[in-house]
Amino acid sequence: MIRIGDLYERLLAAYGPQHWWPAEKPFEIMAGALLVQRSTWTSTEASLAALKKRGLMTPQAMAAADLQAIEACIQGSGFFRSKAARLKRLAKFLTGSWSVRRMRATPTPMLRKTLLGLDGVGPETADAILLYAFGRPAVIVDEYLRRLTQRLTADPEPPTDAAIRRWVEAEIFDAPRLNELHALVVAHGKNVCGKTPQCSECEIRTLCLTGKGASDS
DNA sequence: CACCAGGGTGGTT
DNA sequence: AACCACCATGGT
Repeated sequence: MIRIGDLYERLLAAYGPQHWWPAEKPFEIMAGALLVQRSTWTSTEASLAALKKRGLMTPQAMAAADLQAIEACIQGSGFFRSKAARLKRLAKFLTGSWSVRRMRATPTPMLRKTLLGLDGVGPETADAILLYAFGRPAVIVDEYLRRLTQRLTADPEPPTDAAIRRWVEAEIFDAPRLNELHALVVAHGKNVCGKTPQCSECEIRTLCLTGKGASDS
């Protein structure tokens, strides 16, 4: 099994820096994290722009807005009704006892639990928010990373998310590289043929591997 | 026209 | 715990 440090370097060499979410405000990033679920970044960006144009890109404004006004802004994104409701609930949450400032001051494990308690925030979205909105060192285990690790290992049994997380954390534990890694994994995942979990030819070619991620155990 | 996109939730076995 | 339908629009 190739080491994650090596893989990171090869991905970076193959695709270059992706610069995801460089420096937007936390609330906008949180909104984006909800909107992009099972959708595309193109539609997400349009929805975010529409929300911003309507002046809804703050917890206070969005919490006070009509649900339909939010829906109208994000209609281009999939699942817009569910997402509008979730956005408004998030906004309300952030105007109550919690706030972006309080989140910023909350230790990562506690913050992660808090995020997971929100409607529409599962493990992946929680980690994405931790990493991209608050700069915390979080490993984002998404479907692309699962497929990738499964293709690189000889074990026919797919690795658990916990195992994948440990594998990454062993060598990559700082937010900037975790940020870049996730973006690179997505870029690579879109590039290779994602259909067949067994096919590793795309990795071998793109990442200059010699075979199956090769050797050791 | 079928399939998928930077998932999560609620219900059923 | 594993599986499933569902959410819904836009792009290829």
